[in-house]
Amino acid sequence: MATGTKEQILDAAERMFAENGIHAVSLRTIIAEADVNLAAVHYHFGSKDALVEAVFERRVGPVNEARLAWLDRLEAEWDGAPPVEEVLRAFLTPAIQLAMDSERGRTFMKTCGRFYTEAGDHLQPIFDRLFRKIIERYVAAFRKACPDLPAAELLWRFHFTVGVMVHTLLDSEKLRRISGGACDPSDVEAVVERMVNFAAAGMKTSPATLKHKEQAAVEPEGIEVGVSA
Amino acid sequence: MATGTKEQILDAAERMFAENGIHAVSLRTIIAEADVNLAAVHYHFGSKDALVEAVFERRVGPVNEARLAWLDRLEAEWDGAPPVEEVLRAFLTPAIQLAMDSERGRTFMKTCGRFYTEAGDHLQPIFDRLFRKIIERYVAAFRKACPDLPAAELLWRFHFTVGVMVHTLLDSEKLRRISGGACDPSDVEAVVERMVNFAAAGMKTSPATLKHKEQAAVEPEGIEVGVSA
DNA sequence: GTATGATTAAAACGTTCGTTTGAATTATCC
DNA sequence: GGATAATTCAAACGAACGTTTTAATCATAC
Repeated sequence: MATGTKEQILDAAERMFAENGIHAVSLRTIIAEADVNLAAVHYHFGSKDALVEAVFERRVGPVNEARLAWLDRLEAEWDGAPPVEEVLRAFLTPAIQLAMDSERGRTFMKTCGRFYTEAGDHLQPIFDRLFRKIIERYVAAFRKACPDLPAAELLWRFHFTVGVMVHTLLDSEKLRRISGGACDPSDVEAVVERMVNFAAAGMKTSPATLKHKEQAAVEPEGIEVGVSA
Repeated sequence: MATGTKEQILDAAERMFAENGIHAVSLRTIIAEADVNLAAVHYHFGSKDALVEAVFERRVGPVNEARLAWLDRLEAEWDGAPPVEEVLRAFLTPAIQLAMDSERGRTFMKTCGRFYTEAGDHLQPIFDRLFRKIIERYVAAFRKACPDLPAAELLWRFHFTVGVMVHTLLDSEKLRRISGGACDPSDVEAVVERMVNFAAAGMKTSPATLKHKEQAAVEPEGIEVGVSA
């Protein structure tokens, strides 16, 4: 399960964060779960904040690398412009797949959702660093897959898709309860396909014609994505 | 701004929760913001947990009543089976509309998102009580709007839609930053239309044919929704 | 085996937390 | 206007927090 003290702490913290949220978990709870000494946390990480970062980075790095590699493969295969379903699958699968292998993965995805919503000021730069390239590459890929979509509309839909993903990662047990067991969040492959199906339809639908103002306020083209600046 | 001590506390708590999360905010921070005495919290509410509940219930009650009333109107108008776009609009608008009137509304929607993701064990029964009827009624409405959809698939898509909503309420400022200002989360009417557009497409698309197991495991019809039991 | 550096252990640090207390203040009613 | 209740206040409570310190233990090389 755990080779060294450092990994023991990371594992325990990951587990506790997922269950109770970040701010709600104390170091003493973590070290009790990890069966190590309290001072070991500060010896290995320096502070609780640094531990939080370490927990996050340990798993999110590989996921995002997988996302980029998958997109590379896709663009090679589809001559630079893979269809939106494929792009969605490439984006969603690595994150959800982490939830597949062992229960530890599923635990972390909940932790990841915690980070995403609980993230205070100090996690913001880390987020930017870890997701900058992902956003850049995938926005570009979605652009090519949906060339007729206004730039702002496309970003909104990407945003919605992230919402679908985050909420599914974070709160699908509630769905299991509500459905009386008919919806099974642990069948990851099926969940991904449902999400791809749902999001692809949303991505491909023609933009709503707002029957009032604002329509003109959103430039139909040439909007800089910002993250690339 | 504030008539009595009780409302002052509720307002301040709502504001602080939205900005920093629930667990991260102390009573002393709240009472400083509210400019009242520390003991007033326990005098008026009894405990911090009870205050958290009060903050939540004060606004979520009216929103859900509006959702039900809207659905009533729709079903009267459409002979019991309004189209999916209308159902989505009825579900999404009251929540998002709260974000429209004054900045206080927008503040609470972030708080609401916090509740939704940070909610510990003790908030669960409150959630169930407040959302039971909403889920019942809207699932039934979606059923009628999408009669060809397998029951489990429909619940998943409802779940995805909630994810779109929650994420939009909670984290749209990030989108504004990423888009360099091109995406404006404060134009609520436009945001709702985008969400309705996106979610309706996802709702209406034909179910993905999973090219492996599990397809048969999900009963196509007659699945009890659980919450109604 | 002994010296050296890495790691762990136990204890205490000062701070802040949610909560409680008891007196002071304010409002309400006869 | 004095009695009674409702509300506010300042102060303190014990507990738990993140962090630091100091000593003990362990591994590794000479």
